[in-house]
Amino acid sequence: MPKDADPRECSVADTLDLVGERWSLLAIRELVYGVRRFDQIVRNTGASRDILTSRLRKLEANGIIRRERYSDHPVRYEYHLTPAGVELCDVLLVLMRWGDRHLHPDDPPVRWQHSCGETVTPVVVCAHCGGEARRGAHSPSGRGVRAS
Amino acid sequence: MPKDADPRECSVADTLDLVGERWSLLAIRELVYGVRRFDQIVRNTGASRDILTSRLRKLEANGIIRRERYSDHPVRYEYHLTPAGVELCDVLLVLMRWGDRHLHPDDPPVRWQHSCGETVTPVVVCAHCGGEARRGAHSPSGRGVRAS
DNA sequence: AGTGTTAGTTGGAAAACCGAACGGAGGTGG
DNA sequence: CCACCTCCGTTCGGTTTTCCAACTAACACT
Repeated sequence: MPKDADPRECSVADTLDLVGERWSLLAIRELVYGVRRFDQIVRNTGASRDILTSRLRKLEANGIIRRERYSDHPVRYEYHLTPAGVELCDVLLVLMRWGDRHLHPDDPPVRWQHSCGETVTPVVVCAHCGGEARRGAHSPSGRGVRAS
Repeated sequence: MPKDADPRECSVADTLDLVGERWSLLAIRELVYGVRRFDQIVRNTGASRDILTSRLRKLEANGIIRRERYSDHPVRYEYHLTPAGVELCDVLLVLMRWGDRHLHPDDPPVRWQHSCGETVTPVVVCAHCGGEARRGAHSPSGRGVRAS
């Protein structure tokens, strides 16, 4: 039994260890937009260059992005999402959705066109039944759950 | 036209301004679990007390949580999610899902039971067509989009 | 030679963070 | 009554991060 003083075991916390700071997620956002170069990411996010460097290294070390050499002589790399990184799109979509609803209710800064023809309106559902995941989620169980 | 040096307008960035640090989201996680008291949140997240205080104040100032007095004489409050806060569950679910898949592929620390009877497996879909949101999302448009 | 682009690196100041201690208002046990 | 415990913070001192601007390196273009 874990001491009560230890933080809860939790995939949310573990994921936040990797991508839980502003600049990591905004860098990933840029990669989703197709931006590949360091300077562009700096410009589009507003991150300072040293912080961005360290975030990109960390993301790379954790298999979320990958560097690809596009120039040999000044050795230059461009950044790409790995499959695991692409899955983080979901996080961005949900954050965007919340911000659109609560901070920009009238005019979302960006709309994505979905293959169905409509503007993407991301909702989180249960893969089994298709119902809203949030509402139907009850009674957690597992190592991360504690009495009080 | 915004200068190219300005960061992109973006609801993701705006949302991260409010909840984009580790302790904010973990505090919200605790509220989702039904934890209401300061000391419990400290214990379950591992946050230091002063940081947690400042995060809770910020969340309250932004309408994500609400304090309710439960004792008058030592003036004491417990914390609750507002409706806007409840919507952030979606963010937590998606972060959990990613962490479960990539960091704990064999044994997720926590499973939530869904009303359909199965373990919740959150996926992000387009509200219009029900298709996976991430895959079908193409061609962004709006103020936050720029040429390069 | 001079200017521009790209991807960092460096240094110093500012801010955030942390653990531990403290406070104050009360409750509990003897 | 006194000692001790709980709860919710606040304060303190020190460490770690972050921020920002300037600088470098290695080339390309003109």
